[in-house]
Amino acid sequence: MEKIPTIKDIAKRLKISASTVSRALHGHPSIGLVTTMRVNKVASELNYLPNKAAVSFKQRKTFTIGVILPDFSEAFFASALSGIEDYASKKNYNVFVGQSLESPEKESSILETMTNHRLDGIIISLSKNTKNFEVFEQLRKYKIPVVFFDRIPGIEDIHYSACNLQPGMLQAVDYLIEKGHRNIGLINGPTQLEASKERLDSYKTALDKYGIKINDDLIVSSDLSSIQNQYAMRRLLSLPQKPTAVIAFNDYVARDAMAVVKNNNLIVNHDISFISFANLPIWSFMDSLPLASIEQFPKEQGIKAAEILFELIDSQVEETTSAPVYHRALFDASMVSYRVNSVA
Amino acid sequence: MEKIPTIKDIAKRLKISASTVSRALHGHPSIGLVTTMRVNKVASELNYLPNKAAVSFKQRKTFTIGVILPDFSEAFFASALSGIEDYASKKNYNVFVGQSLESPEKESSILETMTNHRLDGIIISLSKNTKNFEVFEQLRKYKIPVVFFDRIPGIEDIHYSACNLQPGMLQAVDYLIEKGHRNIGLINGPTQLEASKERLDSYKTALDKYGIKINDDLIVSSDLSSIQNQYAMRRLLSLPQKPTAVIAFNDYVARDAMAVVKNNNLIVNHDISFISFANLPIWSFMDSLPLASIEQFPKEQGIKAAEILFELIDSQVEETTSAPVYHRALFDASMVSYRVNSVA
DNA sequence: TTGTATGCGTTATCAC
DNA sequence: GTGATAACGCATACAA
Repeated sequence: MEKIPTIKDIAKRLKISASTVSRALHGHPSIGLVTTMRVNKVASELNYLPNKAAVSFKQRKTFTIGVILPDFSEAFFASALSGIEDYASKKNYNVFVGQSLESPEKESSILETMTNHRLDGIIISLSKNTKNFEVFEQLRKYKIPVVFFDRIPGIEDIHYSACNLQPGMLQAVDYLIEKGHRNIGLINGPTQLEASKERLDSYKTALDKYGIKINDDLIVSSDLSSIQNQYAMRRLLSLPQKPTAVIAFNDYVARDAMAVVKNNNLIVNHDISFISFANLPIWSFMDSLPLASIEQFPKEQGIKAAEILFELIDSQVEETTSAPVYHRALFDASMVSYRVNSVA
Repeated sequence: MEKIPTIKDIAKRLKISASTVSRALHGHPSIGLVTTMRVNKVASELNYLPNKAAVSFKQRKTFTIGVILPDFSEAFFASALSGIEDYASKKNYNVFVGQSLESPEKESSILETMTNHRLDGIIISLSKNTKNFEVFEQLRKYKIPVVFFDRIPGIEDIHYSACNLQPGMLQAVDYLIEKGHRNIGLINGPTQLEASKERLDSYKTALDKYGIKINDDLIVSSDLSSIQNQYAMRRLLSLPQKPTAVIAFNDYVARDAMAVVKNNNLIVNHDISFISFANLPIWSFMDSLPLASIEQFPKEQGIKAAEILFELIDSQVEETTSAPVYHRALFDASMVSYRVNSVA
């Protein structure tokens, strides 16, 4: 029965004190070269590994950040997580994760666990239905900085990394107008979602810019379930003034809407053109794509969130009494158009 | 400057001992009901949250598992991670993550960090080039159980959750044979990869079963880069006896190979049919798909890995001296065929 | 039913 | 240069 070695074991073997071992292991200058070398030798002989659980406890610092996302299996969040992990590991930080699966209860329970663990910081993308922000008060008390990512709350005084949809939306409308479209529909997400509000705003602003009057019938929303996505498209098709182009909340919505269009014997991107906010890794040579996507750069956005978080973590030490600065990173979404397919 | 409350603070406020508080907080039966209630009341007044860093340290148990995967942004691994996290959270465990990004060095550094943190268990999908298994010896010494996932080492005495490709491959070849194919190519991954060996084996076994002689020219491999994927396909096209069907290592390979076929003015799934091992979330209505996919069920496979890991963690307490049992979960891959597209 | 004492592994503050 | 000692927050064996 092998015992897990500690600095004490090393100390005993060398008949020196534990503190000397600790210092030697950290290359402390006050320790003699010989001692340092002997300590390191014994350490590797014993396969000594420092107990980070003990260190975290002692230092009140875990060198770990938490990442809470709705669903890791969604391409958008998966990329983000990948970017965040990569950045954190370069900073020699570890990553703790949690999936809210769109449940506010699970979300706050994860937040509490992360607080319990005294993580050094948290990046979170809110669940769709989060309304209660009490938990975040806790975090402030425990001095755990939080950076919101993509799905940000409608609150002032927060740090976030998100995407400014306006530029992409302008490009998209620009593109559609140039192709002669005037009836441009919008299939949006749930109205209470910040992302939906943004899309709607940018849609209105863009149409405004081109002097097109907003037709409320052309704006429909869905809870993002497949059924409602399809129902939303059917409502648009039932209008006396059918849209000739549709901007979809995301690729999943576009997929469902395009399916409806096909089922109605209309031709995608011919009878009705599609542009969507990109979520999926799209194969550039596929035939049934939206005409274009509005790209949001999840990985870059995630990395930016990590950058902000580490800025907060690093600056926290100084503990200035001056007014806090809120970091806000806004990417410009931009449109990427695909090869236009001639569908026979 | 608010101080973070500890059990001592609660104890002081109530003029009782810290141990009483500790026990009350855990609902220990020996503590009187009144005391317990008073303690809980003060705890919530102070917004007390137990310091898990301290608990982990004290209990030598972190209630945290580690998950190491090559790349979170790949759909296959993303699904797996999602499944694992979901399972772990239901067991009230936390999840620590690391991405090897196919670097054996980063992989073993992550493993070391996880050992330092004294995680309760680890699920790992090996990087492509991992050859050194010393780190895993460390883990044994530190009594951290390991479950290999999908990319498993060619070693005995391990626990794993993986996928048995044979059934899916048989179905695929079956399907192709029935459609009249006899020249079936295989674009495989790097030869040293276990996954490649498996695919090759199952390919040979399947052809054997149908009495088709193996033609080594029809078997090419790629390092899974886009360029080599394409190059592999070109080699197949340059054969005097071109294949009429190709089985691809995964969807990415299929994508690149199909692109080559298109560029040569051949028609996908008409001149050359494709079947691939599924990695991507495929839109069921897209036009340029492989004919069929061999499904590997990443989420279910991940959950199975988690199940095994928790079995190990739970049984570890008993610490029997009997011979260890190695848990091996093998899913049967199975073929899913898509709508056959008539490409004009 | 509750309190006291101890220790988990490490680092930091003193001494020498 | 090095050693002794305390402390981090909590849980538990032992006392009372």
